[in-house]
Amino acid sequence: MKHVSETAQRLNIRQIADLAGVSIATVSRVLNGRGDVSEETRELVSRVIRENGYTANRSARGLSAGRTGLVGVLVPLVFPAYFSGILAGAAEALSERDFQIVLSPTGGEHEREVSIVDRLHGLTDGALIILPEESSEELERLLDSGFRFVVLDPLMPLEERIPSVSAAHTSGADQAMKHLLDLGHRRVGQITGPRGWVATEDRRRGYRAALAAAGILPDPTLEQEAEPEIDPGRAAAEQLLDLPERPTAIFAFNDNIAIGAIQAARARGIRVPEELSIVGFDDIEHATIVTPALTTVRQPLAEMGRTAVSLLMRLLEGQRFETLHVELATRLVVRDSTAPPPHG
Amino acid sequence: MKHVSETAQRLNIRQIADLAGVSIATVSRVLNGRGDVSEETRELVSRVIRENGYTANRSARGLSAGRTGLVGVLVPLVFPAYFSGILAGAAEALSERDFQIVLSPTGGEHEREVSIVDRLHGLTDGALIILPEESSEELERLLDSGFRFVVLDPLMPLEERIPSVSAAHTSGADQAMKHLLDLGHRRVGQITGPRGWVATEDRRRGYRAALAAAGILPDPTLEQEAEPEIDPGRAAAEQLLDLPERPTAIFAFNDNIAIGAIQAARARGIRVPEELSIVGFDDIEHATIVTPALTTVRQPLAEMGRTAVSLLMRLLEGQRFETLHVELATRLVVRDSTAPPPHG
DNA sequence: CAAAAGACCGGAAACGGTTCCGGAACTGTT
DNA sequence: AACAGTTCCGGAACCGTTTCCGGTCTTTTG
Repeated sequence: MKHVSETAQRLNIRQIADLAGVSIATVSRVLNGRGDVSEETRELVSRVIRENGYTANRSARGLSAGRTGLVGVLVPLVFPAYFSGILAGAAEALSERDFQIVLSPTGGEHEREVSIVDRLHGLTDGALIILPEESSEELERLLDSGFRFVVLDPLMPLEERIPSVSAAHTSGADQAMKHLLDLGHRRVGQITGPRGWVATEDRRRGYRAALAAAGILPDPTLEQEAEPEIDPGRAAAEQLLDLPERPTAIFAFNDNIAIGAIQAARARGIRVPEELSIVGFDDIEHATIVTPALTTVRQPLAEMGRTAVSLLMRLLEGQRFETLHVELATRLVVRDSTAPPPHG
Repeated sequence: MKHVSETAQRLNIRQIADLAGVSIATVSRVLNGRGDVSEETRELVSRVIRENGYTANRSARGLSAGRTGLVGVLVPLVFPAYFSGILAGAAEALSERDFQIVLSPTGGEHEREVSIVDRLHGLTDGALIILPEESSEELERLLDSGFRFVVLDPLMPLEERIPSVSAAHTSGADQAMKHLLDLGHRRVGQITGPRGWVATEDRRRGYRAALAAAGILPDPTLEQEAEPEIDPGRAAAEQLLDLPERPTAIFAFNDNIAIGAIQAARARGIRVPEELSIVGFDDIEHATIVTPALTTVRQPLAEMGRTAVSLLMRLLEGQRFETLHVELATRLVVRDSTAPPPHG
């Protein structure tokens, strides 16, 4: 009686070839849908493959063919809340194309001196880099080293050659401000994100442009800066609300900061939106469950993910591009945190 | 003048060996910290490696050594909200051990007939399977095929041999109920999760046990079932609140359902917690920003991730175990959604 | 009908590592 | 001085694919 091996051995292309009575070259051709195989043989081999549940060893394929079917996704270790939206879009687009995702958290304290290249080069075919902390120079070096990638939502201004996908910050901010101004607000405070970020500067530009269009001079005391989290947002909002002549509306850099602002208002007994209107940015899930539900500028997160993937795919195919930068439209979602100003 | 190649060619172990004047076997030994290398040689080779920024091609290593340094993480395509907590813990633990994560969304409609094995076998060394939709039988087959994995938070009861990590559902539910009973509630409704889930049945058990301990007979009309999302939670809560004699408190299967319950109460003008207490489960971020902030049972998500990783690692090392099931303690976090019952 | 073209297939050389095995040089023992 | 035992190192087999190249057999062409 034959002994049954404890763990079924995974079979390889050689065994499939023997089973089908063909060469391994032919099996490989069937596997990859290449030509030079008769219809008859193709079906025979396909059947054997199916019946035995065979799949090619991906390491071997990667070694031999140079492409691994893997795409890296680099993301800050502490996920920004809106990351899951991007990931969902990217994941869907990638799995449609039969790619797998290698998720690589960056910025952890355990992080060795190994760079992106070291971790992903030779493992993945390319990468999506979300909110990179790397400078434009570092990314250029990466590009020059032959690694293909697309940057999503760059923090810093990027050199022309670096492919990137982002949202229309300026126009989003402009829409948000127009909404507030249309409601009749004249003293609108702003809580910006960290200085130097592309998103911060672009949204600030939208804020100023809308004010200017309404003939309102920007008041520097109405601008605060905060890290894009709830607590810093609350602190910044407190500054604005404690002003001798406080604003009737606040445009926040993102939803987290806006939620902090709601908390600050509540702590002072200031009613939102009756006495204070608040607008956020991003439209993360939190925006819908907070009270009052947040009026905010929606970023098309899933679409950003999908777009980045399709850009990357074309890059991998070696296509050259006229434009490497894609900016996706944003749109205002009006909920319950905005209303006309008091006595007005 | 020598032509500079457009994209710097990645160097391989052969070139490093030549540069250092040793054999590739020696370089490999240094790379992997193996013995049989003099301290002198080791330093020399290390220096060359460092100076040239060399890293081993992971496909080649995977092929040759059988281990790839990759761990699959299988997760439902639509992330449950608490997934990011688990992932954060797992990611940290994995990167400490120099493993990379292959994120594989399951259950997408584009999903081919390819199974877990097909996608991950031969690519990763093992996997973390979160909230698997597979039956215990399918997972057993996977186990028998020689694939190593750990299940996190199984939906269905699992066979003994399948390694798993979960939270203490029953005791968490019991704590939540004790809290409500201590506050003086006697009519406590329950919104359970989908029938058949381990978590549903375990938490229901805790609910019943606590009632029994307080000498209260369970009232079937006070039990509703709902999918673990906000909208179904609201619908289920409406049923309970429209009862002729409505409950003074609701124990919800998870935070999403609890948030739905808050919304249902608000829509009816029922004040939380003055007229209705609500307790959730999970302690996701939403619980802290909703109004009122949710009293809930915290699952140690990051720790579950870390624990699963360390279990998997020991599995990969071929260790045998006395116990393959780990249950992590949960604990009640009291916030603002619970209070003594009215007229009480 | 001979020659050219085309369809189909197999052998074998990569790809870049890891590891077994054997050999050289050195050390210590009798 | 001969020998055994260590330490250190290099050659080469091997992992499982893809793909180039060339060969056979059939079909088309002049």
